[in-house]
Amino acid sequence: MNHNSTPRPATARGQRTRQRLVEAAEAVFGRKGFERASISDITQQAGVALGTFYVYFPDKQALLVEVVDGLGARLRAELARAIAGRTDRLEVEREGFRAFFAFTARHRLLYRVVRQSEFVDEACFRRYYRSFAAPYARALAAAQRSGQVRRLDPEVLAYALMGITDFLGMRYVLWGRKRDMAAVLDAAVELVRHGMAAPAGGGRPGPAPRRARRRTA
Amino acid sequence: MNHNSTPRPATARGQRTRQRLVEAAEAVFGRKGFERASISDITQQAGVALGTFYVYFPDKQALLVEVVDGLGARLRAELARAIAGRTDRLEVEREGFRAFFAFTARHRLLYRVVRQSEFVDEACFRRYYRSFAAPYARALAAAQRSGQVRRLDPEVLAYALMGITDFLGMRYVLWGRKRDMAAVLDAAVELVRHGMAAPAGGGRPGPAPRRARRRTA
DNA sequence: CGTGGAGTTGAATTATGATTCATGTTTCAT
DNA sequence: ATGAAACATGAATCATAATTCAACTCCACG
Repeated sequence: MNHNSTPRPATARGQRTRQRLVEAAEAVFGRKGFERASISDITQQAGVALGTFYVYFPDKQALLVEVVDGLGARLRAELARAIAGRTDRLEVEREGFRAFFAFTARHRLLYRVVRQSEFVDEACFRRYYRSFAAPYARALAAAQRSGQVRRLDPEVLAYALMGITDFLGMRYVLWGRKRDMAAVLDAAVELVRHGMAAPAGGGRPGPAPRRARRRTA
Repeated sequence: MNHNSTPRPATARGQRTRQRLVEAAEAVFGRKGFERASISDITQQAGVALGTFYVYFPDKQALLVEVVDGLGARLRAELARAIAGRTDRLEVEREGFRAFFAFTARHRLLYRVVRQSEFVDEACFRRYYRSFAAPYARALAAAQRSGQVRRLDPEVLAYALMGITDFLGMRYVLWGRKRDMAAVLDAAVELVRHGMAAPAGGGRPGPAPRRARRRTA
């Protein structure tokens, strides 16, 4: 599970300093990007001396990996909390989407930091997505067995759903202020539930796209 | 449309050299990543001297922007060709997906290069996706007016569909050798068409996920 | 064939930032 | 209390690579 080489700090002080560095890195990597963020930027942000960095990490790369793994773990925990107790799979999807958008809004840097990892440590980057996809696919397979979900390859379904949330989060949480997320959420859920083929029966001018009602993510 | 400052070369020789640099950059950025690719790497790959670079580009960034814009233009052209003449919107989606996967397979660097741009010139990065989303949304809106497509916000729909293809391309074209793309394509199209809710009627054990038949993208 | 503008060259300059390390300071088990 | 281990420091070292530029080559045109 541990992907860097330096041992954990032995004292409470060490723990604290190390933690500061991780948090500083999250901010600095998010703001300036991995390559443009200097170790010195990070130590300054953390309020420690330059040399201190090398007490805890062998290099910048190890720190990025730690940050990405950490973000993944936090997001997974938040998603788990959001869907806890629900049994209706489409409700789970909705709440999962909502929680993801909320997390993204709270950690705008998430995307940038995770995406950076692709060019720094591709294994870490893939691990990040796999760590979501694997349990996601298992849950979808279970929902298929219980007859709630159409029988499509669960892994394909998982990546497709992750793609939807990733892109909608990027467009509407990161980029756009304009639109309210509730409307986006509704549209995404409807697409995921029924697909984009027009409903049978009625042909031409249907009602305008439905507007939001729920609270914002 | 032109996002760099240096003027176009005046002679055929200049055109050729410039083009070599662009092609070299595509390969080198894809292989090493933007930041780790040195100008010298690029000029070597192009078979020209270091100083020549600055005749055609003010800096590395301008070259990346050119490469990304170029990739976008080529992919758009390829997609347009793939769907030309079709009127059934869901056939268009299928052929669009297929063409995207094929392009990705042929230019494995696409993802890496485009994603790099997020940290180098965010405007370029957004422009890339918008340049697909805008016409996509317009086409979807038209298909809604003609009663082929469910009335969901067209832009949301466009980004959701792009997210699906992006993630499936990443997972199954870039990462996985295992699975054949035809099966992935079928599953994606079925999801997009009907959604993931289990079909009405039948309850529990449906048939296993359908296998592929079509040619690989 | 000679001239000028376009193109090419690569050594030299310069800036940046990663990494080391010898020297202090703090912590904590005994 | 106390000494060794852990931690913190930042100036100095070292490597890399962006950018400049003065000299050179190419070639279309007269």
